[in-house]
Amino acid sequence: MAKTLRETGKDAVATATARLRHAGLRPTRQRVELASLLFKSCDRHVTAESLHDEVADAGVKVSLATVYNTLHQFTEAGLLRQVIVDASRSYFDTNTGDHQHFFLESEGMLIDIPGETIAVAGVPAPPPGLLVDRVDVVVRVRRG
Amino acid sequence: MAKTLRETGKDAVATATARLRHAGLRPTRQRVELASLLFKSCDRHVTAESLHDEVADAGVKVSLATVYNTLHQFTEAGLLRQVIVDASRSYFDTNTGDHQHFFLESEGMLIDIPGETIAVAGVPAPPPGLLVDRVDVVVRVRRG
DNA sequence: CTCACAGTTTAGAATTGTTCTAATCCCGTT
DNA sequence: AACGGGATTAGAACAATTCTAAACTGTGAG
Repeated sequence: MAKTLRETGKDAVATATARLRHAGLRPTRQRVELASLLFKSCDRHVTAESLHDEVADAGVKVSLATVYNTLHQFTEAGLLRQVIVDASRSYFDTNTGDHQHFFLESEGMLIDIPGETIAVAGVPAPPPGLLVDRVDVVVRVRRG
Repeated sequence: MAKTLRETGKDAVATATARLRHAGLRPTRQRVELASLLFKSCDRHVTAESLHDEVADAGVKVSLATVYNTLHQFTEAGLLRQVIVDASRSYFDTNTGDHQHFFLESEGMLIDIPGETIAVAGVPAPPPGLLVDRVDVVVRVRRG
């Protein structure tokens, strides 16, 4: 049986609302709903589609456009991080800290690798006029 | 003035044809044309669109569908490597050896980093049942 | 050298993921 | 309760890519 926010996560709502306010985002019904789902457990990896399905399964109607808007706003606000590993889908990661990923392409599955685990040495200075923004490591894995 | 293959690169054609045969691909006019462009100079990074434009500028008509087909066939044959750095475009790299990339998103520019330059240490064992396929490093840079 | 066929190419339609638009809605303030 | 500007929405629009079915072309057999 699907339950509304009010029935299930009173504190989740409070937390989400606070988080949104803190990020300078108006805590609308949709944003609170999505934030509650995203930040309930940690280290989640979602696509717009998957989150849209999830929120629908929770019995709440949020348009796909809003899911896209929200994912981007959350990302800009530093609440999410976009992970680019697949040419055809965008993933968003609730873990915004320094870390890397395993990626199982066949199933679209991402697994976090803590930031301290992997060390990247020898990154050369970028060409003149360019600054390093971030170093991403993707460990592509397959069944086998 | 646009020139045909026959006028410009006699040996380029021979090389491309041999390379295609060796890869088990029938050396059709289109594939030879594309291979000649791709492998004329080394370390090129193209998108389907850019390669399609380039071949058109060379005065040869190859459909966009064929460019896509060919890029994928070349990739499967190990002649190219697909580089995933941007959510909206696929890049193909003529350098199939072990190496990494700088990526300047604002201009869609990729720059190779030789394989020996960067060392990635501490990659953990993947979860049971999974094997490491490849470790990709993308150094995201920006103007500044 | 020619034929025939399997593999290729092609134009255009279709798909997919994402963004845009313009109308409606609702959060926070008054 | 009313207002105003941001937020949401359905649906159209878009861009990159893939599919489809028909036309074409290397290549090996004869």
